[in-house]
Amino acid sequence: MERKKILSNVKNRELVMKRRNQMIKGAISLFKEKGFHRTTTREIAKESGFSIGTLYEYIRTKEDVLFLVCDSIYEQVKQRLELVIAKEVPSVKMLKNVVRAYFELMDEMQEEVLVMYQEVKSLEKEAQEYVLKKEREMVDMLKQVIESCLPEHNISDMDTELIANNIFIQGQMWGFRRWILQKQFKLDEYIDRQLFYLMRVLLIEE
Amino acid sequence: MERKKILSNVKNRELVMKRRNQMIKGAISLFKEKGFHRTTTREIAKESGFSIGTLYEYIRTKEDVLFLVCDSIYEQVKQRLELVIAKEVPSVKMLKNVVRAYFELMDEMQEEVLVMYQEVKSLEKEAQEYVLKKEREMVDMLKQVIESCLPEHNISDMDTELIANNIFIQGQMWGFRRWILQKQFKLDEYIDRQLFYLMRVLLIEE
Amino acid sequence: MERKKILSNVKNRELVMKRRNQMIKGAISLFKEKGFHRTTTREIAKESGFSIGTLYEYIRTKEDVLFLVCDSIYEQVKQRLELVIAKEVPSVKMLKNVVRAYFELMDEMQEEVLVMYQEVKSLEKEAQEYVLKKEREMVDMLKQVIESCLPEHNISDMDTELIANNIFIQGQMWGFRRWILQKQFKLDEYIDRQLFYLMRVLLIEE
Amino acid sequence: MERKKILSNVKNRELVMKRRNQMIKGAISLFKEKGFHRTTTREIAKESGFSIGTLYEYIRTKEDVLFLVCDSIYEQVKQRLELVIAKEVPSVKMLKNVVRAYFELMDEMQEEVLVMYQEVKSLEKEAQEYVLKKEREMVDMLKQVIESCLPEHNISDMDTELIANNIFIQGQMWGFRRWILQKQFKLDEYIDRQLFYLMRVLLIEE
DNA sequence: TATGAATGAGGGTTCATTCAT
DNA sequence: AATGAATGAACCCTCATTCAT
Repeated sequence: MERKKILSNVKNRELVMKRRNQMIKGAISLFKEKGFHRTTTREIAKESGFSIGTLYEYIRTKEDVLFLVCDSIYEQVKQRLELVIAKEVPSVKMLKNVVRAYFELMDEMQEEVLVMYQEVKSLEKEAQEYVLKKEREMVDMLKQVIESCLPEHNISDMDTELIANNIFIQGQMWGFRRWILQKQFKLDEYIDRQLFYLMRVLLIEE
Repeated sequence: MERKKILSNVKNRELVMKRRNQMIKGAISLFKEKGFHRTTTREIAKESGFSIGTLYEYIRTKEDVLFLVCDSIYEQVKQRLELVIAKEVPSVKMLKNVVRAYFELMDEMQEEVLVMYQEVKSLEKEAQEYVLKKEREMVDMLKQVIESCLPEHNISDMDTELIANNIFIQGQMWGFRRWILQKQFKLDEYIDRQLFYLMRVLLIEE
Repeated sequence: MERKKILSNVKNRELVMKRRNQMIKGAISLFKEKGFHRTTTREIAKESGFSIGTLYEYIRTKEDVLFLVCDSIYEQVKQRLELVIAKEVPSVKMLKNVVRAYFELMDEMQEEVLVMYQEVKSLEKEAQEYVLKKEREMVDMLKQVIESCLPEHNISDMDTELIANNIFIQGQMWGFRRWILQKQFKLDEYIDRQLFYLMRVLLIEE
Repeated sequence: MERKKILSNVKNRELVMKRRNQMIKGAISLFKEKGFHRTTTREIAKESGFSIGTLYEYIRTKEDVLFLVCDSIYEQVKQRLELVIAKEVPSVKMLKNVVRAYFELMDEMQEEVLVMYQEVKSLEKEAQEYVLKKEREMVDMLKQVIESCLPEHNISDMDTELIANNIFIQGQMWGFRRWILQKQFKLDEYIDRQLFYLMRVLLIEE
């Protein structure tokens, strides 16, 4: 997928990458704490380790930072998930492992995911659509895993889509609604029970 | 549950109620359009039909408006749900009706729910907890419906909790992730398929 | 001529007039000293006697101030000139008196005129055109004075236009190029000699 | 006349000249378009074909660029005018030719002259005076042309000064007030009529 | 109780200038 | 001699909140 380009005054590509990563790291930590709107560009610059002037050498607007953050989060999640998928051959076991890995990932990155969920709507249309596409990609990954792991399933495409979506948001929910869920479940319990019911939904007996 | 008190300079209780309802209505319409942070108090006052000075006679800070809005939204959802529950006697049919009603409600109020989800984090701690409690109440309502409709079920309390949570967020997801879901499903299809799988999860045959 | 409207948050028309006059006065004094670009909005506010916030209750952008200033200057010049014209009946004597009055006015307002000349180009297109129209009006006033004072002249319209323009800029030049002219001429001398040659140009013998 | 020195880090005199000419060319083109204040040093560097760092090897401040530009413009005008003067022997015809050439020059360079007029005030005192002296020189050239072409005139020195000044600004006015004048006159018409009245002023019959 | 003018801290962004390479 | 990344003071403007009427 075409990566949306954020313009930078600085020419040196490697430096841009380096500085932007500093920026993303700093920004995430601040957004976690106080959200996008309450974080100032000056704070982002400081947390990233450079001056406000330097910050603006690498982005055009504050929103660019948010976009960079969102993009980076999705990219990380996606890569991590692809890694898990690549490691195994399709099977029910693999399906369970992928889902488990996804849930664990969501636990690890719950802060980041939270940030994204709260702030995407602050992005301008184009950037928002780009991020949405990323999300679409992830649901598609889950969908394909289901399909390839259950080759003889007779689940309609629409239902696969629905189930993939359900898994997707159940994962996000873990972090997103942690105040409720994490009071009552440990991560493992949560995963186990969700997997248990997923098997039921997919009519897989064990 | 104790209602969190928002202080007002005006003594006349009825007037306070009236003005605040104007305010909530105006604010929701603005928050839908541009979010909490991008909406100014002046705009809220204007949309509500009174001056900025008057606005501040009925609230202390801009955040109070957000709280009032969140509170009002949950209250509406809760009341509407209670209405449906009150109409029937417990049974599988009732369970399905309640879930269906909940999904339909989420469809109707998707903008409002969206607003809430994006902005709760902007509330101060205490207000946030209050809203969270409201959410807890709603999950509990679903939980109780499941329990009362399936008196002989052998689902553990934890699992009931999990399933109630899943239903809860599947409803919100409909509005929250509309860009993905509403491209592929009509509301009825979505409800039907979710109900279909819910029955599987609950081991109810039809 | 339609007056270009500068929007204000404040409704009270009289107050708007009053505050804007404060603003114009403060701004002119600053623009004289350091020019438009080197003057900050905070300085304008302070010099006008109110806070930066208040300043922005009466204008939308810094450029609005410049426009207000330009508009005010032209308006003053125009009114003063009209006063002189209204006082007499058309005749060569009147023509000379009007030109003299115009030159004296330019002397009095040389700072203001200087400001205008240096900064009009900073105005946005629309505002610039408005100011240009004002200038056009003033040249037309001079033109009409020439025509009405010399009823039997056989000067073509184009030539009248040219002569009016020449008078117009000779007036501005007095202030605009004061470093050169005011070293060598006293105001009265300057006026006398310019009038002397104007008579020659118009073939008026005395 | 002593040329005001702008300091440069670079020692090689030829290189300094070359780079500064690049700079002047680039800067004029930018100043024409957006004025001095709205043009950034980065833009000047880019338009001149070198980096911002290099720009600052040849000047001390942004204002230096403006000075260089003003100086260059006057120098060009002066040289061009001297060329015309050198070509002929003093006579009424020469006077007319010089004035005509000056007006044509002002037409050609109207953008540049406009730039100068708007921005000289942004120069610091010393630089401003230097530029003013240049102007003085040009008026003196016109004055001398009048005197040498009309050897038996009985025009006082002061009046010659006045007339030279009038010619000078009538030329600038052509570009400076082009919105008004160039709507009504073609260049040739303008020159012809101004010359016609100049002859009258000088009591020259033809 | 209602109004709306006044306030000023603080936000995002720019850009002339420097300096290590 | 040339480069361009880094800097941060300073700019314009917004907006939640107050308070005199």
